[in-house]
Amino acid sequence: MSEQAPKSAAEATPKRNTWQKDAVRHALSEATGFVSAQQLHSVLRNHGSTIGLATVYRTLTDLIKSGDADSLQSQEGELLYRACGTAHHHHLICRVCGRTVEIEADKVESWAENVAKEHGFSNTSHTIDIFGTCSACLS
Amino acid sequence: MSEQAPKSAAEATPKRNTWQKDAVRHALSEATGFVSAQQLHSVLRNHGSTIGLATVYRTLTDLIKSGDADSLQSQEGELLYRACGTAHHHHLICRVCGRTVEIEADKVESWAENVAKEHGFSNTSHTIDIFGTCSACLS
DNA sequence: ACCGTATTGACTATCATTATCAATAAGGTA
DNA sequence: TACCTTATTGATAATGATAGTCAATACGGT
Repeated sequence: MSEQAPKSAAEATPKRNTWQKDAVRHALSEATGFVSAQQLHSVLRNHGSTIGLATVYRTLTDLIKSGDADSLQSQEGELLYRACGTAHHHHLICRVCGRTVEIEADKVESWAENVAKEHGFSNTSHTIDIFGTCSACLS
Repeated sequence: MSEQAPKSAAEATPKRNTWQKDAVRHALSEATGFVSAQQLHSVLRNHGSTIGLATVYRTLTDLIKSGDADSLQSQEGELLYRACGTAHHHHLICRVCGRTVEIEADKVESWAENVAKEHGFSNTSHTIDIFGTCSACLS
């Protein structure tokens, strides 16, 4: 509630590099589509890592904050993560096999922005995800 | 694991009417915007009802299944419910005060459908929600 | 009024995620 | 290189939302 250290710019957390963070980053980038924190943890353990579950969660949260990862909630309420470039995009997800297709949706992007503006909302963000059954899983 | 009663058509649950179900339905329709199951339960209790939490969850789940209510997940992962007419629509939600505006989005509706089709997905559904800060909460 | 059973409610179980805290190690310094 | 400060880790407990259990209750047809 008071002015303390005049932290220069957005520099407040003197991060350290650890093999754990690299491991999570790497495992996430290897994964295809979205993975849950628990899945990532299992995978890492199966590969011989001794990383802790809490650390996986922590690292994932950091990656989201830094914009290096993307997350969405599965319909069962589980949080799913995905390594992510810088571009903002959405996903088309197969309900059966989990296959994910990235969608670029400039139109919808601006539509969302406009709708919000029309109603006097600012500082907007949105959630757009499409679920369906992919052709391979249809049979 | 075996064939038992050959339940005729989709008629398997001979619902009964109880004051509890009415209470939930009513409380839900009174609520403005989205409410969580726990909130509804509190409200009902505060109004003197002795309804159980489990019953609130059960009724809400039934309302969703029967299409009489709508649900979405808050960004904290909590499920929020809302009494809902038949029309499919989306929401613009104020991050600060929770005010909700219904959006009709035919364009986006069909866009989602098309994108899915283009990628060979069928039986699609989607999640589209816009979050922002409403004008009243801006100051 | 009576009876069969769907429904209730208190409680427990589950499951994902977060908080706790002592032990460890990253990385700057003498 | 040895040392020291403290960010980070990991095992585990805590939390919080939701689902399951089961005996007691009450709906609704007779």
